[in-house]
Amino acid sequence: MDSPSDLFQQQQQPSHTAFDLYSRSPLESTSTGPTYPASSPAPYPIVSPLLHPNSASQRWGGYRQRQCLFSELPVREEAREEDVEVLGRRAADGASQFPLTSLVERRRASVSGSPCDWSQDIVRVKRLRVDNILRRDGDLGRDGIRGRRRITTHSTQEEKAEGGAGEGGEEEEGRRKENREGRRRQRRELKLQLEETRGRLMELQRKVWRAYGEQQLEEEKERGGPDEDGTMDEGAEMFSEGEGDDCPSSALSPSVFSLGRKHEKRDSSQNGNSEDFPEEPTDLDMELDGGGVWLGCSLVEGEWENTCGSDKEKFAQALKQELANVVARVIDRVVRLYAESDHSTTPASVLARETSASRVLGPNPEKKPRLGFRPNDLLAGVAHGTEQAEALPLVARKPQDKRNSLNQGKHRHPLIPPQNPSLPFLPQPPVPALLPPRNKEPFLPSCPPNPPPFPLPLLHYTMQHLFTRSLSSLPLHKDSLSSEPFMEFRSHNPSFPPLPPLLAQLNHSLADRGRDEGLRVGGIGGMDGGDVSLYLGAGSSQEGLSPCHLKKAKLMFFYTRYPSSNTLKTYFPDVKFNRCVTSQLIKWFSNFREFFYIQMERFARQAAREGLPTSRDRVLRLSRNSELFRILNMHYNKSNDYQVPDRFVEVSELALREFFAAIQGGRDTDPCWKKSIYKIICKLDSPVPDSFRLPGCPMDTHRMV
DNA sequence: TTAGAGCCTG
DNA sequence: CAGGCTCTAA
Repeated sequence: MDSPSDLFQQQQQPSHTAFDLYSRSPLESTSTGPTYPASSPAPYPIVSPLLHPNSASQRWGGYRQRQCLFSELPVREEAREEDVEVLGRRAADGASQFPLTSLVERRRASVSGSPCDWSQDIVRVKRLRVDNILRRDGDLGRDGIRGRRRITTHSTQEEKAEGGAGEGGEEEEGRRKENREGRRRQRRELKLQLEETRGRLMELQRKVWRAYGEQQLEEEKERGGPDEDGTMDEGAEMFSEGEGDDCPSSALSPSVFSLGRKHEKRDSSQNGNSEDFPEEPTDLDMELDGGGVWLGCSLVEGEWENTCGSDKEKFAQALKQELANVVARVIDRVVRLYAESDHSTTPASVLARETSASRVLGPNPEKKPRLGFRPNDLLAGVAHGTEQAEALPLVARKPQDKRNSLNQGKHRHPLIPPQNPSLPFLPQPPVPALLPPRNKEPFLPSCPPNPPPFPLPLLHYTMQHLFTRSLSSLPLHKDSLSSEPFMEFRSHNPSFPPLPPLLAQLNHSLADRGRDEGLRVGGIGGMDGGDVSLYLGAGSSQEGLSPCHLKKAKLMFFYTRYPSSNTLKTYFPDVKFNRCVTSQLIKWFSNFREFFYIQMERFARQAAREGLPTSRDRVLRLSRNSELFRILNMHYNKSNDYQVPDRFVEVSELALREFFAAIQGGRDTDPCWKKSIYKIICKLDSPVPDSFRLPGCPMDTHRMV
């Protein structure tokens, strides 16, 4: 099998009309040549080929041909058959020195009906192809070269010509044809996938636009925007507008759609307007140093097949990221539209929600203490005022009286309260944010001060928020919707109204999937790859764990105390797992457990020491007002921007009782006395909310809705 | 042999 | 929180 890039070789089909947004003329592929004028487009974002099958073919094809990313290779002299028309002419006429416009003119001339030129071109092309074939035959068998064997869609004419020229033997010819067929099949398959993805994206855009496009359209008209001819794709318009201002950190995204826009202009220029190509270089000129090239995507002459597996992986990651960028841009745009529209038109429902949100939130909710801790409330029904002074040092202190024999309380509590075994799992739709802190942003959650190890487009942030908001507005776990909302609106801009209708549209499939899979714990591959890459690609994969990951792990501890490594992989999609990283994550949870059990034991001992209230039905309770709860919350949820799920409180309470019972029963003299408790606790893991599947730190989103 | 839990220590 | 260690189960 050759490279996937072969799948994109089918060009010069008019199919791209269905995706006018991204349409490009095949001619633009020539822009990858080395001697083009300043008007030639800069390297393309990876997603652009994805969004445009034809251009994709060209650029992917080009991408795969260079043997190495940065090296100058002679492959250029091998005419790519996909561009054989242009290249052929270029080679024959020395057209590589021609400026692009010149090429355009020539092409136009030939198209416009100079059969002479055209047939001459064909002859040159044929000659070129023969040369290529001969050259390739010498190279057969070499892996790296195999990649350059570009078998593409030929016109019948070309094939005939090739058949005539390649008289090296029928056998070889047959083999070639077989190969060609196989590749075509693959190509078709991949193309289908590609189009499916693209279709999804387009659908997304359309939905977005349908929701907010009308208004935007009006605004555009008022401004005398570029929509006069009505040909501008709405989505393109939406994306291209403000491309430079709202995504400063995204080196890629801004151009993804602006390209589409510019290309439209080019198309129109080819269609008769002798409008010049935009002179300004596109803003994709990323430096080609280091891995940047993957993102900069200088897909010049094709390196795909000659890149090693890890590079392909990188490329895939970059693809994912870029795709996420695209989606992010859509959503970002929507947000802006929404925000704008919010000022002008405030639907009653939105207003109502807004006011209610404001009521909950208050004018400055940022540091409003959510939990009313009362100092003396160490444990409801257990704690006493004397604990307050002890509280702080106790957090770090380890229990010293392990072998303490306790006061001879005969109180044996039911280990599991009746409601416990069937504790409903409560949904927790937090907001992920794998981004540097941007606390000035209205609805950005707090995040550890350490930025992720690599820059992420800011839009991811928005995207993640939006998706999470959307998730949170949907019943991920139907059964638990009626339970108390354990998210409070906090630390988010109250004036930012919810986006349920739009996001329900945007995210419907994701939410559905998420809802279904929320009940499956620890499984990988819940979401199908396409969507995962679309939604989770934001963070891409990174080696090593960031403070954000630590925070996320701590929040995950609220749900699972004993996550399997598969679970970890599922919920840290932005982490490139290796043995070390997995061990570290497991170690983290081990440490979390250690802390947890230490606290449980400590407070159980304290309760045992001080005695429970005499009332028979008073059991050891762990209230949210208790000191123990505060300590746990402080440890696992330091910034307190995530409401501790009830389930965790219940599990903690159970653990506390278990410790208490063991201590009361004097079982703690057994060196292994904790093991039975561990056994119980490890069975009480809950499914981790779907929102944790997204990269970044999950945040409380009920507070935002 | 390896992965993971738990304990201890810094 | 990480590292080192032991122990255990697969």
